[in-house]
Amino acid sequence: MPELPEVETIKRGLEKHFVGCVISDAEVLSPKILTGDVGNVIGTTVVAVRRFGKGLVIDLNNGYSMAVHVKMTGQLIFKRVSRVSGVSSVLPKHTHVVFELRDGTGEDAYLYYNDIRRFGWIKIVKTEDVGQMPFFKSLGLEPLKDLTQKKFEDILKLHKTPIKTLLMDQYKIAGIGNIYACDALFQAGIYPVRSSLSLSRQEAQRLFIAIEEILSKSIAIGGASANNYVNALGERGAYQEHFLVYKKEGKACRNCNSPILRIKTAGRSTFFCGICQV
DNA sequence: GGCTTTGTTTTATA
DNA sequence: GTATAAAACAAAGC
Repeated sequence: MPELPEVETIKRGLEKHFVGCVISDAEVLSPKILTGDVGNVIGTTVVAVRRFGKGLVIDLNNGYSMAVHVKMTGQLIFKRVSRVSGVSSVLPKHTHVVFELRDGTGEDAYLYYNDIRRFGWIKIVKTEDVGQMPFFKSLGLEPLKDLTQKKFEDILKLHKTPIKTLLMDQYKIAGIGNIYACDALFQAGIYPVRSSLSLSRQEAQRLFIAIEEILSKSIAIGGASANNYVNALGERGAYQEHFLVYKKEGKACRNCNSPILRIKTAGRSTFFCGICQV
């Protein structure tokens, strides 16, 4: 379930360790996950890592990029290990792509793409074409960059869909998933099923601030590892220890002690306090 | 072995 | 025609 803070954490890890590496070889164990010509990455140097919503773009020095979406259970893991022959013989069960790297330190390294459910993807495309890909093309505003309180209010006014559904709509605002939608609505004291245009200016303001604060806080502590999320070095984050309502069904609300409830909105589990969120 | 998981994509409906 | 809801989809774990 990596959302914006988790993907941002992966991005920062890759910037630190993966950028500058030469990709000396690549082994694709699950062809359905990696599309495009893998030959276009071999021999190139990684020059940049960019994040758009929950998506990552790894730019190479030959005009090509790898666009990556980890969906629910994907992991990108950088590891320095002794060079071994027959890479695939020693890999964990759910590794689907292996990049062999020369990182200039004289040591050898690999970047692994692991994915238990195999919902994620890696697409090798020309850098200039990334913006035309369906996922990246119509992404909404970045909560911590482009989104301002004014723009947020404008978006809310345009739609009557439940506010939680709107927050999770990647084409309106990019990067928020179930965890941060639930927790931000709790912090703002807003009932998740409320129509977005029914929010008062004060409520919209509280929600905007809650989104900014919660996303920033989670990034600062490495994201949420409620499931199998780990960063680019395989380390867990800590935000799961700070969940306000997410996955807290039946637990006492931190404000009023009444039990946290769980309902389904747009087919997704939604956690909230029936007293504090109106 | 059916149910659950969830972000994205596609289809159906109002 | 457009906005929104619902269903489908990917695959594995329990």
